[in-house]
Amino acid sequence: MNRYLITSAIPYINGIKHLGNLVGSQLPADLFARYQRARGAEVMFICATDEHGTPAELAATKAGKPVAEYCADMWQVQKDLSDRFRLSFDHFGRSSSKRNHALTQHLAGKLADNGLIEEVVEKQVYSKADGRFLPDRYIEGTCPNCGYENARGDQCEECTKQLDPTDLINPRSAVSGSTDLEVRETRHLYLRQSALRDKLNAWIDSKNDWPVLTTSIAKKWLNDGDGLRDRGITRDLDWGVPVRRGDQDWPGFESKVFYVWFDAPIEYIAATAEWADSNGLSENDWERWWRTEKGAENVRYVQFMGKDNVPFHTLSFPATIMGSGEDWKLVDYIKSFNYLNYDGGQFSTSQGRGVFMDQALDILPSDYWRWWLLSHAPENSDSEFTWENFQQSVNKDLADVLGNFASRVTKFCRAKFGEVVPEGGTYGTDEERLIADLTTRIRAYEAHMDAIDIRKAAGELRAIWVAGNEYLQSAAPWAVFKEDPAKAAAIIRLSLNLIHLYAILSAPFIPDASATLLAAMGSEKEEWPAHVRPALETLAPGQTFTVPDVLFAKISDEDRESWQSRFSGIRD
RNA sequence: GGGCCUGUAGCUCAGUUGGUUAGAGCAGAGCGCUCAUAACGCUUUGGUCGUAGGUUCGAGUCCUACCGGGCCUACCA
Repeated sequence: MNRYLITSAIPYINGIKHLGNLVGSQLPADLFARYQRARGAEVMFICATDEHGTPAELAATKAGKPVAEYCADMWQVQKDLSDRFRLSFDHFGRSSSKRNHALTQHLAGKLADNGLIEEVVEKQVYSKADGRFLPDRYIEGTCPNCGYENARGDQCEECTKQLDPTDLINPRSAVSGSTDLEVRETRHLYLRQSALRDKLNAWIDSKNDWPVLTTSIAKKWLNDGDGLRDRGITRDLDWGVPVRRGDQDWPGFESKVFYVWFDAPIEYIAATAEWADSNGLSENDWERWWRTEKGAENVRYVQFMGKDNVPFHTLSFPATIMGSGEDWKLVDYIKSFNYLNYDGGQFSTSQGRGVFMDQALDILPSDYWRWWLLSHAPENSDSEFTWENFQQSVNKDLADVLGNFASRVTKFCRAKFGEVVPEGGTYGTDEERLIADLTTRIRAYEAHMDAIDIRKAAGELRAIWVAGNEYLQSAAPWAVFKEDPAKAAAIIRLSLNLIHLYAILSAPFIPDASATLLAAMGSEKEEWPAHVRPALETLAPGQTFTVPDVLFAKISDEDRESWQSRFSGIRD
């Protein structure tokens, strides 16, 4: 049996994610997981919240809660939204879990044993008023280059010049506004990625089937300037994985934690262990997904992420895995995405611009969003959400082409034969042509899904729906019924089976609507159609069904206009 | 500044290793059907493929320059 380990980039804890985040990792990962399960593969689909780092601490402070409590609350919020979007994670973990603490410390210890950790004393800006060291971008001041007064310590957004926080004129804390800052020395651990550069380079070179977006970003980091740079993997923060060398103290680092980007990808592994724990399973049950000597050799590991996450998944995390010297599974394929823009600008969490997951579900069921987002996934370049496009696509594809097909078939049958699959009649040329057409299209659909070519897969699925309407128009059971009711029965029996077939094929994209259709057809069978002809005989004569309610109600112009104005500003 | 991606019909996008008259969906127009969520089907109008050069028997596809859009640039994650 094929085995797929699928991970979605883990969403950061500080707030509800917007649709751009969703379509950039979790949603396509879910599509692939659902598809592979439907094809009979054994799937382990993992996600989690990414809970450490300065923004999490600041968000907790702003919310007036202890950071642990804030993260626990936000984890629940994100978990609930994931469920409501039908993201079918086998486990939705937390990077703050005990498992991740232990594994992160373990891997750091192994890296140190292998000479890949270096201690570096560096200078950092400390804010006395805030009682914390501040990352470069949390220091603001006047740009020495252009005079912009709100330049950040890493870069001036006005003139785009790269800056060092000490370059700023009149620097202040972006957190409190305090100017009581000083430069202090602090000791940190660095991961010697540079020592693994050749190995990483060769590994990336061997991945010639990866998206250009993925490999070009990796290559840039490997070859830019002096090549891959070492990276600090510890921080002076309170909240995080305490720095320890395996289960031993790490002298001089007692008050420090690992950097969020060091422990976050490790959580993919730890979350799988959490999955085993929460299901009462053994170590071996999760290790067979991750330890090559325990079965993971035969696993295909696919990661999904937005392009901003690519360097960490192509370089830092593999460096951790390779450098450990242990038999951990390396990723086999990285599917990366560009950004989804919102109505002429970027979605923005910090500015509250765009549509957020909770708001989206307030106005429409998840299938509407899943379909639009996936069929417009930003695979080759940034793509754009507009309400007009959303309304048009959803109304046409879901309501008119798919929903109306189910409606016209079931209602015609009810009127002429009752709510039961009619018997009698034989297939003719229309039916043979349909079967041939569907066979070609389904095989193409599978090929696109296997290749994780999402927009093409959506296009092919839509064409499969259209084929049903074409067939119905050509076979015209409403006309045939008058002369030859048996023939009309055969046409409708086939059409009812088409609804069943569509439910199965469409489930990865629109799981709820698919479940509704399957229930209406009174069928428990969810077998993937290896062959079209037998698949269209699943519903046997005499089987009862019910006419489903309107599967997808159309979005009216009034709705669209009201949402357009409601989401034109920023969220409070 | 550097790197990468991108510019194809009104809109969203396909265009395989360069190979006849450049495709699809939506929108528009016409016709048909009347089972259906005024739904469906058929036909059809739209493009000197960002611009200018170059390579070639042949360029949307390769090369160069320029113009426009986007992203990344390592202490946000």
